[in-house]
Amino acid sequence: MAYRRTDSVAARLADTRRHILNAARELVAEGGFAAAQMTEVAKKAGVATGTLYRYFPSKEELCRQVFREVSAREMNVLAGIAQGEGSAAERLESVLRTFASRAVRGRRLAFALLAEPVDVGLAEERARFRRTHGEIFAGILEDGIAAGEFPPRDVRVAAACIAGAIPTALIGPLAPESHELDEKGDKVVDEIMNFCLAGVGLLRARPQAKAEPRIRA
Amino acid sequence: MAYRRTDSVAARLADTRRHILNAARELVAEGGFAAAQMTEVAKKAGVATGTLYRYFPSKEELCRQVFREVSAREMNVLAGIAQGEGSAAERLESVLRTFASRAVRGRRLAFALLAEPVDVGLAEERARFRRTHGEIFAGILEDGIAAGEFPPRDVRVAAACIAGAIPTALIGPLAPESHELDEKGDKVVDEIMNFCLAGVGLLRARPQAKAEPRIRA
DNA sequence: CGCTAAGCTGAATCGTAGTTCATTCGGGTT
DNA sequence: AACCCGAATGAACTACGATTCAGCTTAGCG
Repeated sequence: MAYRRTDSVAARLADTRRHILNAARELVAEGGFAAAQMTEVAKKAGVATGTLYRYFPSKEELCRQVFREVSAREMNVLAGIAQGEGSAAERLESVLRTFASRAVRGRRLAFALLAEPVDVGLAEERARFRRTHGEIFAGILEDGIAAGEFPPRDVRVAAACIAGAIPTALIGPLAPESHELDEKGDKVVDEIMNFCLAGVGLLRARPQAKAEPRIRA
Repeated sequence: MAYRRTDSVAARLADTRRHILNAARELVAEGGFAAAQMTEVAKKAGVATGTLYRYFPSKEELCRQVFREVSAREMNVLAGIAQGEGSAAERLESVLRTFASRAVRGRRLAFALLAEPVDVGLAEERARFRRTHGEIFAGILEDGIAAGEFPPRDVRVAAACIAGAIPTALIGPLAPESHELDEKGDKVVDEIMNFCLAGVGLLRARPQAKAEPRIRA
């Protein structure tokens, strides 16, 4: 009988694959995608360089995979809120605050996802990430317009504006060296929300909502 | 007597420098910074590769110089409007429209300045560019707040939001392949302005201002 | 227990631009 | 005219990290 891939081997393979992805993710979280060199990833994962190529066809694919995993986590959190309960205005507010405050916490990783100089392959992945953000925002805006909570407008453009405004406003402070957000983080997040909510025609009654952002895994 | 650099030689040197910068700028305008390879620049400028290094210490410096020249032109246009006459609201509106519509026209170059994947050196230059944008917006916002035209707020954050919202909203459409803006350009620009102006608490009476953007230089 | 296929290793290789430098060129000086 | 010096040349060099692959180890099978 021919050679057969037993369960235990399959499990080990899957395990190694995870190790590799985890190692890469950790390197990215520490030093951005620039730090995710194949040799380093291999070292951190405890395998040889060549082994990486038994699991991923190229560095680009490996990095894309890491990007997707990390960004998917973020988007799921936001999508969960977007599809949750509450008025469109409440959900929008929650999504914005969550987006921004998670970025502030996971500083380095957020910087890698949103602003670090990367090559074209990852830039493509990043564009997809932004587009998905936009879709989440756009969905809420549509709800809000349908419900008469916001004035009608082109939700695609407004959503893209939000998707651009938040990272950019955070970036200076988001840059790995900066510690500005350690103190002023909440204030900045609040100002960004003021801008974005006003941008879609929603004026917050209280200039600063005290509610903690809802953060889930 | 020692060798002396005559005027005619100095003129020729300056001329070559310009040729090089122009060649590089043209390549960037055609194919982004990715197309600005030293060999290509030299070919286009009509000099040898080595000659480039008599005028610029490295590719990075050459590219930075190009970036600065191109972006300086844009910023001067905006700064001119910002320091011109009119209420803060009028100037803000004019600056935003000018920024966006110039980007739409100079599609490829705008993409190179704002969104093309570039290496760290140019990313730094780009950050400076964005910061300067922010300062221009912030100046107008401060005027407007002082004059009671807009509600008070943290102008730095609002300015950064604007500086991020405009490019991001244009980017999908700004990507070199996309021709979406050929038709919908004005509409998109208008929607972006709605968002940004509302974001700083300024609601436009007429949803679509018909005035042509002031474009100089 | 051999025997084979699958998986792993990591030093060597490769590819790609950016950069250098020995040489040639041409205007400036005596 | 003879000589000098800075400018220009472009083929060769280099740096750098991704990728490969010949040899080695381990797991399945009779």
